[in-house]
Amino acid sequence: MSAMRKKKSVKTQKGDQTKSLILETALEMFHERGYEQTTMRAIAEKASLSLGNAYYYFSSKEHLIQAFYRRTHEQHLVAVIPALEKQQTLKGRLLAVMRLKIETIEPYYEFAGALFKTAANPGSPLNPFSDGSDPVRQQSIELFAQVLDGAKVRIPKDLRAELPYLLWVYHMGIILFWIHDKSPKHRRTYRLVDHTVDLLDKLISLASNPFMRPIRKQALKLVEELKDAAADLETQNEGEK
Amino acid sequence: MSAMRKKKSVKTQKGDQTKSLILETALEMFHERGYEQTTMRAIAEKASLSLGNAYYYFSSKEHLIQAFYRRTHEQHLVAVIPALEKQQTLKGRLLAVMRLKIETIEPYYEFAGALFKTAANPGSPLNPFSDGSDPVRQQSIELFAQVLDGAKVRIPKDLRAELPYLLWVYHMGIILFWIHDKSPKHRRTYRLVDHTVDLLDKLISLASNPFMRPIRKQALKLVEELKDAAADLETQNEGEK
DNA sequence: GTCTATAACCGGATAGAC
DNA sequence: GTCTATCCGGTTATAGAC
Repeated sequence: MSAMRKKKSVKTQKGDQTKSLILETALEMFHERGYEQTTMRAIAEKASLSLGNAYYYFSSKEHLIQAFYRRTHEQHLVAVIPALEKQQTLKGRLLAVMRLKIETIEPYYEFAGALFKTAANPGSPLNPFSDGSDPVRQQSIELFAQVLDGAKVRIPKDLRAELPYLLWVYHMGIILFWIHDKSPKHRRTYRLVDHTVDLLDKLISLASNPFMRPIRKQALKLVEELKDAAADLETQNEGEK
Repeated sequence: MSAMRKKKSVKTQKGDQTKSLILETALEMFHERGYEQTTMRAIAEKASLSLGNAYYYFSSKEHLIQAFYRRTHEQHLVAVIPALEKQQTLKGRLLAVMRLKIETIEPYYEFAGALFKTAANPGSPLNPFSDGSDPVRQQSIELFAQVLDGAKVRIPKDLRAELPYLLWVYHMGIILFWIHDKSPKHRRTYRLVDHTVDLLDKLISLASNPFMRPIRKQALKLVEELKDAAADLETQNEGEK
């Protein structure tokens, strides 16, 4: 059994090497020339492989994008954790997380557009909204839970439970804006983050007011409904992966 | 001069016929087999034309989609105008517009997904958010202004000015949901419409309260910012059309 | 100068041999 | 696990007909 494991491990090791070689090459080329401009043939050639071999490891060009999610999320975490220690207010913490997110993905601006094109596609297995079990997404939502945990604010339980997810959706919206943002140094995005975080902070306070309870309940019920619908999508997409 | 006009008009007439022949064939096939499954070659063949000829009239497959926007918008208008006459409340009017919208696009469900894939793409000339001058979009926003005009509600001027645009964005969101919605007869979408319209009605009342003025002002300023950003996109895309 | 057709290009994806 | 050969469909170049 030990021998078998060893043998298998050697095999996968070689596969893993090839796989990560393709991945590195692809990400590098995407970064340099953009997603559309980088052909699968060019990736294979630069990695000194055949086209068919590249497809053996990544069954479509889109699948190369999954790596982008994972990688940038990890980089974001590294930057965000120390930054959060310095911030006590919800506003300060949210601002730190959002600004660092944009800074993290900045180097990949040129091909980030491709990401959202596929992400918006209903049938795509890469749609980040439909795959609730995606570990990257779960960790990303978890990060927003931590943002709330460390902040000194009183938020009613019902709202508190949904907020991490809602903030994650908000953060996806900001990324969508950033992708479209052609202003110098993406100042517009940073301004938008400043303004929306300010507003969000006020809206969360407002929604936490006991006076708002009925309408808050109704809105949260709606959020539940939307999440349920998204979860069903996940089930449907399973066959296509 | 009269002769010249005649000559030209005869020529364009023929061109127009060919063009609409292609369009009809394409929409029909999209409807039957979906967007991806319908090849340009198949459209050309069914219309008894050469492939090159089809491209002479529609410079890309995406351009065939523009016709979809126009057509369904017109059909929606026809259905909606008499229905609005029966409704006096904002809630009733909004509900009528939204339900009829879904009913109008229902026959095209199979290929509506393709529409949003391209629409979400930043660079696409078909992006409905970036092209503020698109007449179909303007008329669509105008429709929501009429919904408000006929309703017996008091809404502060600042909010009233932005609401048609905001409702249009809301309606795009519902369409996006509908595209993903695989529930029988799209009941889920209709339920979502019911619930969101109910909530929107309450939120509009809430936001109209004098007590909410500061936060409303701030939120509306944000909306302005977003619209400005979208308008800039339009300028950038001009070269690509 | 308006229209139509044919052939080719290009790049994502697949089949099947080794 | 890797390759070669091929498919397939969107798109383009181009030649020539009306």
